[in-house]
Amino acid sequence: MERHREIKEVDFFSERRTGGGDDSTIAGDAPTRLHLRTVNYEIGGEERARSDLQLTTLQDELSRLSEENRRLKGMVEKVTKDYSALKCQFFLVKQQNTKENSQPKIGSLHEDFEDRKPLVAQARMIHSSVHRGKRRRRPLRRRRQRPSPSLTNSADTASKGHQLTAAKRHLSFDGLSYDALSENDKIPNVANDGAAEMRCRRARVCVRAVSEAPLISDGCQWRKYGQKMAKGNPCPRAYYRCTMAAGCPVRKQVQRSSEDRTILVTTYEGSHNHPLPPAAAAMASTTSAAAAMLLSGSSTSSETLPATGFYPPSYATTMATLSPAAPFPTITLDLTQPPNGLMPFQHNRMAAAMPFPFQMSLPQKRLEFLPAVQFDHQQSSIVETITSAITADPNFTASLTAAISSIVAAPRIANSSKGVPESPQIPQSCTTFSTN
DNA sequence: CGTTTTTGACCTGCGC
DNA sequence: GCGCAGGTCAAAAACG
Repeated sequence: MERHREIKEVDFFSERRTGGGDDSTIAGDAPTRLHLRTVNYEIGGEERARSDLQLTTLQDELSRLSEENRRLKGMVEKVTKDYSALKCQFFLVKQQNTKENSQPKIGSLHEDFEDRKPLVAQARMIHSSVHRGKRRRRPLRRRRQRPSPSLTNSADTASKGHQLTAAKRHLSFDGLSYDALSENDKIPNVANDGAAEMRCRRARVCVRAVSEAPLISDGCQWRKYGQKMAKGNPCPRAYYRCTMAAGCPVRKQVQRSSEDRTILVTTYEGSHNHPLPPAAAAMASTTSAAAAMLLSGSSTSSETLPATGFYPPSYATTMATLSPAAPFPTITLDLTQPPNGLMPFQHNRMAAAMPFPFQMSLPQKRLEFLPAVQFDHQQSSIVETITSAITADPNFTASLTAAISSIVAAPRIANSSKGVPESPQIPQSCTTFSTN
C-alpha cells in the first residue's frame, strides 16, 4: 500500500527547525548536511597530495555553496517581505474598492465603471446568482440510494444552482473577469461566504517543481479526497483539501507533468480561512499574493488598464500561455526553468519580484489583449540567480520549496499527506537524501 | 476507534 | 441531447 511508504522530503533547513538556531547560519549550514567525511590514515606522499587537492576542491565547493545559500536566503527573505507588502497593498486596494462601490459612483471611478459597464452587467448577473445560492452544486444528488441530509434544502438550492449555471453561460469569457468584477462590484449587504469562497477558489496558483518527492512541503495539513486519471497524462491527479481548520476552502491538486515526470505540478486553489503556522505562511503568502495579483490584475480590464492608475505589478503585461485546458485564471510559479534562455513568461516585473520564474495562464479570450514587453535585464538577475541555483541540483528544487516554508522556522506541523499520485517510474529513494 | 486513503459512482460544464 | 472529462463525494478499507 502507498501509505506504508516512508516519504521523507529533502529539507536543508530542518536543523534550524529542530534546534532553533541562529537564522543567519542556516543557509550556510546547508552544505554541511551532506556529511562529508574525512578519514585519517597513513598514506604515501603522492596519495596525500592528491587527497589534499581533493580536500581543497571540496572546501572550495563548500564555500561556493555556502555563499550561494547565503544569497538564496537573502532572496527568500526579500521576497517574503515583498509578498507581505504586496498582500497589504492588495487588501488596501480591495478595501478601498469595496468602500467606494458601496457608495454612489462618482468621478474617475465612475468613469472607469462606465467603461466596464457591459462587463459589470454580466458580473452583476452572475454575482447575484452566486449570492443567492451556496457553492454546493448538487443538492439533488441521488447517490447510491443513500438518505442524504442535504436533501432538506434540495429543491430550493437546486433551482438556485441552476440559475447560477444559466447566468454563467452569459459570460463571453470565463471565470477571470467574473471573479474580478464581482470583487470590485460588490453588492452591499449580500456578503456571503459562498461567493467569497467561490471567488477565491477560482484563481489558481500552480507551482511546478522538479521534485521526486510525492508532495512539496508547504506546511499545511492536507487530506486526500480523490484521485483521477486526467486525459493526456499517464500519471493520476490527486486532490487534497486543507484540514487545518474545518471548512477551509483551500484545495490543491498534485500531478506529475506528462512531459517530464520529475516535475511535480501542484495547483493551489482558494485562501485559507484560518491562521497558518509560520511554516505554511510563506508558501501560502506566495500563492495568495500571486492569486491576489492575478485577481486584482484581472479587475483591470485590458481596455481600461492605462487609465486606472493602479498597475498591479505589471503582470498585465505578461506573456501568457494559451491554455484551453485552463478554465480558471492561473499563475504558474515555475521552479523548473533553465537559468539562461529565459522563457517569454519571465519577461515581467512580477517575475523578477518572485523568487521563481513564473507564467500566467489566462483564459484565452483575455490573452488576445495582453501585450508583450521587453524584459528588464536588471530585474532578471534575481530570476537568473535563483534558477541557476535551482537547476544546479535537481533535488534542490524540492529543498528550496521546503526552505520557503521552513525559513521562518516553525516546528513543523506534520504533513500528514501520505497519499501520492501513483508514479511508479519515480523512485522514492532520493527523498532520503542525507537529512540526518 | 478515530483518522486517512482508496476508489467507484455521481455531478457539472462543455463541445459537438 | 449525448458523451466526455474534470471534480467531488462517501462507503469501505487500511492504518496507527
